[in-house]
Amino acid sequence: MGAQLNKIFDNAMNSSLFKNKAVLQANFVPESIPHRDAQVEQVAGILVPILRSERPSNLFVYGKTGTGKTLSVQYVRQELQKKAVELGVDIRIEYINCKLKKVADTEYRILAALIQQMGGKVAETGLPTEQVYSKFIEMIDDKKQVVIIIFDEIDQIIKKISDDFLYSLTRLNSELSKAQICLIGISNDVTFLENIDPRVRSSLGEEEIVFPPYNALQLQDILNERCKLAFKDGVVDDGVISKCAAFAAREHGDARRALDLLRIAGELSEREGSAKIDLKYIDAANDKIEKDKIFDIVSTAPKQFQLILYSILKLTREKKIESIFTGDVFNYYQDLCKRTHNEILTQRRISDIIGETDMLGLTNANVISKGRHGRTKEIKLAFADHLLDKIESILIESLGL
DNA sequence: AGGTATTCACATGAAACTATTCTCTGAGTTAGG
DNA sequence: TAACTCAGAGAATAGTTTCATGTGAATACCTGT
Repeated sequence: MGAQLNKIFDNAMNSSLFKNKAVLQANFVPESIPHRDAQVEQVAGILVPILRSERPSNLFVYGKTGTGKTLSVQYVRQELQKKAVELGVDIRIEYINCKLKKVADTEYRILAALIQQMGGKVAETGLPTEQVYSKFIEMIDDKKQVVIIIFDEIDQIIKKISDDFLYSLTRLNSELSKAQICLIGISNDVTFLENIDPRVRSSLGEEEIVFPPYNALQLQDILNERCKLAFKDGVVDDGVISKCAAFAAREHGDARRALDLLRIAGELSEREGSAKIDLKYIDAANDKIEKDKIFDIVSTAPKQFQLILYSILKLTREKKIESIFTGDVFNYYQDLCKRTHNEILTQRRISDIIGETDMLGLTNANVISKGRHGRTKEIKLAFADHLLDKIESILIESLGL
């Protein structure tokens, strides 16, 4: 009996296609970054003065998601730190991801996170902003040093807070007597710089580096490299890699997406006991990614949001009539709320929520004018038909209908 | 027929309000010396 | 006496309401032929 079980376990172990799955996960930092030599060099070139304890120029990095921005910057950071230890120079490079909600979506949460990372005592906040600032200054300014702060997804804080925050940071240098700080902003919104205070723009954008999207061939290289580490030999065909690359290239050359595809295709193959990764699993993986994304959004959305989405969904199904307008949704929604004893929000808010569904890609809502019959949004569901049932049941369950 | 004015049904903005969540403070409590 | 807990206070946030203003084009209304 025990032997038999063991056999099963052994089989399970052996049938694994993976050598090291972590290689395909998002936070893996490889030893080399293919096709990003130029960018890495630029970044390094700009930051290198820190090794002489001089303040590097502020740097602004942008490019679409999955173009290796974060990776390259992190890589340079690591190398700089190694080198600094070697040379006995004291440097500090802090990294903050502004996208992680818990970490930072407030001026002082960011500062608090920074302070904490630098070994300061935990969130110190009485009269918020002011005090945290002085605490922060105090911490940095205790000795002569250059501190580099990396803000990943920096556009997020600007959206959440205002650009005052960045302005105060850039101005902070004048308040520091011994230390100096240098800011690095990473953003995937290229238009982001255009919408911020010119003063901030000029100081943050002292240097700029653009990360272009990878093309399909480059993606293949990247995938190939990771495959060697991630999978056992002979598991992955060339065809598989080029297909993953092609899929991701279509999505603005997103390497992260390509790696996800590969990993999930691997997992699917493995689950089905296949000895190789078959092309068909890539399509399945692609579906799965899309699906998971949508399901996740839908199931974690706030109640009112779900109510609206449910209303749109129901209207789409019941009415075979061409298009749905804001007013229709609002009416259905009101009934729905009455039936289910939910609070009814104003039309103003509903309008905004519909806008949100559009932003998240769940619907397409376009403002159209029906002439004499007013202006409104024309709303259509944006996901594939075969997901409708599943989404409906998610909503029904989550709303307790 | 061709031009102009209206008008609808919301969109879009700004400001104010509300409930809830954080964090800190300081009083009161507890335990150890 | 130091450490610890816990209620209350002040501030921040997210979500929403209220008030105000904007808007594209189908239609109603002219106008002169």
